[in-house]
Amino acid sequence: MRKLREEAAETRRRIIAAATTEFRRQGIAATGLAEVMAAAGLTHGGFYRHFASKGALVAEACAAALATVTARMEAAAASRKLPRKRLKAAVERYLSAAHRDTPAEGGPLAALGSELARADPATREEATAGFLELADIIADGLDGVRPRAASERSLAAVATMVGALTLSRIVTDAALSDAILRSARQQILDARSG
Amino acid sequence: MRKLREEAAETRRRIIAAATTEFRRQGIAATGLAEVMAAAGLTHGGFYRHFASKGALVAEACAAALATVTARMEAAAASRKLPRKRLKAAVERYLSAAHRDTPAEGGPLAALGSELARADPATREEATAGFLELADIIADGLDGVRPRAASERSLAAVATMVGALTLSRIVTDAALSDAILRSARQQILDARSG
DNA sequence: TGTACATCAGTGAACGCGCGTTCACTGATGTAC
DNA sequence: TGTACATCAGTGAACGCGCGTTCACTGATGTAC
Repeated sequence: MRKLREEAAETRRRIIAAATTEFRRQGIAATGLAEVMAAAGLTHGGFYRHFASKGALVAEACAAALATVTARMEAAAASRKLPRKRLKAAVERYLSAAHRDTPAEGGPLAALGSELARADPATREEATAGFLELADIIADGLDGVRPRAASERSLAAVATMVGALTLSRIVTDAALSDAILRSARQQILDARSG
Repeated sequence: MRKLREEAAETRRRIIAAATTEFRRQGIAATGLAEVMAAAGLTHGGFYRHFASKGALVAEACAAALATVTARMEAAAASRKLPRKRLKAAVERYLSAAHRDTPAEGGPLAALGSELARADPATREEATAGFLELADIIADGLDGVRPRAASERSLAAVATMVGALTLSRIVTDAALSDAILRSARQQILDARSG
């Protein structure tokens, strides 16, 4: 039952989409390929027609998830004109309760961070590229700071965002979880033109 | 071949010690109990004489690793008298290349962060307690800030530390990895009395 | 345009393997008399 | 203090299960003539 070439390409996209969700929801190691394939509406046997290994899927899923999140952040930033308002919109979107509560649709650096540190080079390279894109979006909002300094500072800002989102999901106290997000937003936005 | 009661307690400690290392080195899901037991010099069958489940071991290992790291941070802070020097010593110790390069001996929030967000409540409660201890150490070094504000700010500072350490391990570019740590140190230390 | 054959996306069974957990067994330690 | 028995830490085999990966097979699509 061979499929149309374009249908096959669509299937491939569906597998990646299912993987981005399942990996972020349960973690990479804890998610089986059969589970991903089932989420894509397929049986597990067909997986290797599309990917060389689980690792290859991880790399593509990571890239796809990062692309979605950076696009979302850019969209949030683009809704404002002033650089500092752009920064505020992007940061508040990332460090929101909604983002915290929907890890399966959110940033993979926070949802998969500690697993990405142990992933294969291809995956880590995708993660690195995505991280740098996020940093650029933040750097663009740091007005009153020379470009070189803005780039440097944006690294810490993204680290704060990723760390805060991760910790807000670990912590068992809801008020503390909110406080972590609030404190992180404040730290980034207060330092923006210092 | 029953052992002395104190020997059994020592065995239990050895299992936890092995688990703290193996979990941080390979991740929780990717580490088998047989592996942990072998690292402790035992066979896997005896595991359930000491713990009710893998989850129970995870909680204890997480607590043990956090206790070690907070003690280390406190020791670093205690080496100085002035609050801001204490803060500097602790932060520089955490955000060091040495810490980045030895995840198996370092902070579990960075080494296991995204997995801890999905761990059972007991583990997350241990992680929460450890996080708050770290935050207290940082808050103590924020002089010129009222206690309430210092507590609030310390949350973002720890988020920055955890995020930066995690990202510095993901990134494939060594210079960028160093830059992340440097930028994070700067952000925390510059804001200390702002 | 029509026919014959090669391609290959997807299925479902199977591969060997390691997982968390259980269990019968061992023998030295702890305990009761 | 000495003896008889219960306890239980640790071993190693086994449980059912799901893992990543492979493979023979299917049948519709693509291609060559």
